Amino acid sequence: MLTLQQIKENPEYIIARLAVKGFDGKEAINKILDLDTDRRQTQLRNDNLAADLNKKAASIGALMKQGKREEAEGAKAEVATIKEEQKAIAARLGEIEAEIRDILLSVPNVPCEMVPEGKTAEDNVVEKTGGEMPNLPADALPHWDLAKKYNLIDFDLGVKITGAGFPVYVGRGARLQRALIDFFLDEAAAAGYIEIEPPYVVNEASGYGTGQLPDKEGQMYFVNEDGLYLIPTAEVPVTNIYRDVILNADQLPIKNTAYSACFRREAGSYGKDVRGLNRLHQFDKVEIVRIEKPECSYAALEEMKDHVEGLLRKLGLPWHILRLCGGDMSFTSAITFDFEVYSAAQGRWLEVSSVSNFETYQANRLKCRYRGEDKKTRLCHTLNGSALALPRIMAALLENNQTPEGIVIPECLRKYTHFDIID
RNA sequence: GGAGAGAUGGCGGAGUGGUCGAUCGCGGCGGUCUUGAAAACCGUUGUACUGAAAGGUACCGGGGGUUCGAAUCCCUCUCUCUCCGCCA
Repeated sequence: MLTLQQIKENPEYIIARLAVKGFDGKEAINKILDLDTDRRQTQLRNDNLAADLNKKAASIGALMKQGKREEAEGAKAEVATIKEEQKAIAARLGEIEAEIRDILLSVPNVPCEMVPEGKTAEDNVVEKTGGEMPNLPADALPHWDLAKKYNLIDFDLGVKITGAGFPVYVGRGARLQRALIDFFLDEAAAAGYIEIEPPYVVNEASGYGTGQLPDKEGQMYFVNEDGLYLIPTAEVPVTNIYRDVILNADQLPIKNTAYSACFRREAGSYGKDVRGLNRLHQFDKVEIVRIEKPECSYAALEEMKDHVEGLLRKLGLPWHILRLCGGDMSFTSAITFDFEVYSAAQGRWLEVSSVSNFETYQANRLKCRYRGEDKKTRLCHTLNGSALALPRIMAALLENNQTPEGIVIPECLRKYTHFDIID
């Protein structure tokens, strides 16, 4: 969430930038400003009364020690009325604070200067393109047919043991998955990211920390018996490592990577979007997470983009980078770049990575801070990106690399798969 | 699953109703000494809100209660640990 300080410093700017996200923040921001004035006054009164009570209590203690019972009793009676007043004001203060917090939670992150205006995915800006478009014959097969033909992925079996959206990878299909995971992790390690193997279920506090809760509750699988959530991405457990933490400036930047299975309910999805590997309830992903000093976060973002681009280049897939417009960005992001690969047999672009800078928005909720040279604590900037999500990479690889002889494995994966071609 | 113990500052660990935001030790920071370091000694050392500042307020797992006054008493929730059982 935004900090009160950010809002107080420049409310007009925030309102103007929120409009880029299609969010009318005028009412909320003004309300927050009003409530804040109210809060300060109320707190002052509360604190003064509390100070008075503390003093009186101390003096009663002193009287008791001196054995001046009667005087003490008199003072007690005096305290009662002040206490009542203080109680009412403290309650009012609590209400105001809760109201401010509720409104703050409802205000999305402010898109940074580089974010283009726009309402839908149509308005995203293609920033960069690379890779060769494959020349497939007319009878090229979509990945779900290829998966069946070469016995790589069994979707029906997944339906049998769990349900739709839970594919079963078999034989060389499973091996290829593992090769991709290894490849991505090794590349991240080479780029200086420390590998983390996180829990796949998290508690409520972690859900709040990264912003899945309270509003995106329905997106996560919930283990009712234990009050735990299945992670929708490794971002959740990994970023929450730094919840309620004050880092030293020399610990920054923090660069973590994690492989995890990801679980998403994806309620309401249907049709061609969910065919085959296009959208799953369980999928594999390697995530990169960074905690940065504010002045370094945009350079870090560029580095992350380059890293993801490098992966796609090595895989030899046609790709492009989209700079998301305000309306297509997530609630918590200050700027997001999506990476898409072209899935040739389906004839469509598939999102395989999303790289974002959250600036202090996430850190504020997480209370992830660092101590600068001046000993003051400041909020960190948090960033994350997929590097990469597997299923759509798998889909594109199968489709784009199909030949009459079989599916050709990209060079960079061969040392992991131990086979060059799936035939 | 059964039984028990516990949750205090970066860590360890005191504190069972009144100058306790909290003894002490370790660690950290600053200094003395030293060519430098170590050792020793001295000082310092949480977070947040509020205030121009001085200061004030809150926080001893969370929430509630008793009391003039709670880290300390009561209720409740959560979590952790130990032993037994089961088990990858």
